[in-house]
Amino acid sequence: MHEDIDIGTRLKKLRHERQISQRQLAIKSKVSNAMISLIESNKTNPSLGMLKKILDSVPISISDFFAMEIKLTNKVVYRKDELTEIGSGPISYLQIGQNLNNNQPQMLLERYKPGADTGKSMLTHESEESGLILEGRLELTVGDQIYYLSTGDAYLFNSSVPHRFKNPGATDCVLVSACTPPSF
Amino acid sequence: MHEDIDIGTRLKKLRHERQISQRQLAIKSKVSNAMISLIESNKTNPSLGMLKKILDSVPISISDFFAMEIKLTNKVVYRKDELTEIGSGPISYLQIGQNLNNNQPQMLLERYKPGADTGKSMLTHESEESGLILEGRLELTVGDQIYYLSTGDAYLFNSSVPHRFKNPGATDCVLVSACTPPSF
DNA sequence: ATTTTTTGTTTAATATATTTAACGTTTTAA
DNA sequence: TTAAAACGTTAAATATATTAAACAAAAAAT
Repeated sequence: MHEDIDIGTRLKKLRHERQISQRQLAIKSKVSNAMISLIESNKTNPSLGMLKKILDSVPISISDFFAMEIKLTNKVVYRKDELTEIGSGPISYLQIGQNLNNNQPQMLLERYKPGADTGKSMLTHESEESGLILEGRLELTVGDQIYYLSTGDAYLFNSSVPHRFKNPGATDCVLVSACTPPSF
Repeated sequence: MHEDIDIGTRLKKLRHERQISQRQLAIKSKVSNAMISLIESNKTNPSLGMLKKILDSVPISISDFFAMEIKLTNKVVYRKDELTEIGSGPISYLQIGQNLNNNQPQMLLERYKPGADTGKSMLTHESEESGLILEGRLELTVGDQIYYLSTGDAYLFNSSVPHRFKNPGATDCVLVSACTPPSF
């Protein structure tokens, strides 16, 4: 049922990244070096105050500490024709990168054909999303509000509020969006 | 120096959102109800194992628990002339939204004049950033690699790796970027 | 109106996190 | 080649988190 977390290797990894010894970290954070050792070998179940004292001295937030992922890919640039096609049809999405982590922004180059929409049922997910209109016009529904955006306009909202996108114009609507964490 | 965190009201807020009592939560998470009470009134400094047991039963991740914020603004659409100007000069940034939280993507419409760069010292911060070139050309340095991007190309990398941007062309370079969490 | 539950809080008992001080190894200096 | 310093680990002392059991107050049930 309840699996306990391996904060030991997390902390050790963080410490190695910053290239400091257990004792140096202990001094900075004003805890005993023994504690650092015990935590890193998962021989104790540290209190939050303890963890916070240590992470504050790094510094790194608790949230970021637990969101920390083991990064592997070293790919940086995605050429025009290397963007990941997610959907085709009336709405097409081109995504920057693949298999995104929760701490990465999901950037999409979106193209809505005239009249295209995301469906009559509203979308809901646990993210924050933002976008900027590059071409055409967009009808954006967030909660019980309907907005009309033109080229250059932008939006930013919490995706847990039901929302919906539509191209109400006669020409294609092109926009760039970012969603954190990725929604699909 | 080291300020301790108020996990008490955090947990109480979470519990009230889910509309369950201390004892119900205690049973679900198999800890004593006294413990829930003590934590919520900040009368104890719980261990991570303890917190994890409780949050697992909700369920919510530790990272999300600490990223949890009190939502206030209801502004959704930012008109073309409402984007927040961050810098002017050789590089100008227009940001979508203001006072961003850590769980929001920081979207920027960036314009580099010919020859403009982010300075000779490399940038480093704890984020993930991504971008798409709209006009012109961009020279991107990440670690010891230099990339040249043209209109339509994109990038995605971890910002803790030293990096640098430059417009090597004779015309303006315009791009849209997203950074999570916001870098400034 | 009076039980009967359910709420959140507190106290004493006990289990365990944390520190201090030592250990053996490896690295750096002389 | 030895001395000195820094590394991570461990044992016993002590400080504190956690529990079980009782508490009073409010809500629900009869």
